[in-house]
Amino acid sequence: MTEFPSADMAQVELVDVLRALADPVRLQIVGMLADGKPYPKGDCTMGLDLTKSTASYHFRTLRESGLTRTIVHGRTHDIQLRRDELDEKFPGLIEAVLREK
Amino acid sequence: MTEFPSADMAQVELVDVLRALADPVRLQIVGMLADGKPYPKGDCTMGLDLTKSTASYHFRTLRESGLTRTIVHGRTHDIQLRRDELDEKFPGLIEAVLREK
DNA sequence: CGAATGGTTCGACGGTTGTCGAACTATTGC
DNA sequence: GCAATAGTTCGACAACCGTCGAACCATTCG
Repeated sequence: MTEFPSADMAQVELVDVLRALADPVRLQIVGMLADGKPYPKGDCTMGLDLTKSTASYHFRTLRESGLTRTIVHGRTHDIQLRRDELDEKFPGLIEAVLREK
Repeated sequence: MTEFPSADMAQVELVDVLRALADPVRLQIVGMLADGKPYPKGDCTMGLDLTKSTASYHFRTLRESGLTRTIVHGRTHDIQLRRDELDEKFPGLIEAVLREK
């Protein structure tokens, strides 16, 4: 079984989180994950006109930056905003970014 | 006299602000401007190992993104974080970004 | 005026980013 | 086992980014 290791939050850098957020597609995806619950990746890209490979690239970017975690569920993957950990490390940041919607 | 027009805050996009913040040099500069007071550009890049042209590039990026305004003072330029306007448009964002220091 | 100071602009450059299609992996269900 | 489904990985590509030096512009000051 393939693994999708989450980034170690202790060494996540603000500038990298900001870079991950600084893209229209990823910002949109993060917006869909606002409530902190896990969603199938397929659902997250509905309405966004992306190829599978491009979507996969953005999911990887989000995960590696520390913004999301991936939960493998059979052949579908759920993705979840790491809300609690992010709020602890960067208080107010996610809330401020999500307010815009 | 050369002009340095500030971006129209009404049409500043969150994603562009995030992009401007998503660079170590610019994040550092913004950190120095935290109190919202104007500072000479020269002071902002002290300690950062940058050429004049690179510094100028980052200042332009910050200004065009809407993060800063430039005030020409003789042959020196003061730069100022547009704190109030940013707080109104993106509540909590700047505070969250600056907390990290 | 002429020299020094503080910045900008331009062109070039290498590295990174976002996108794609094609091939591949893994899991489900018939 | 086999086909379908959900997603990843790889290589290629164009566009963009951050950096630099050189030339330039504007202002102060002797």
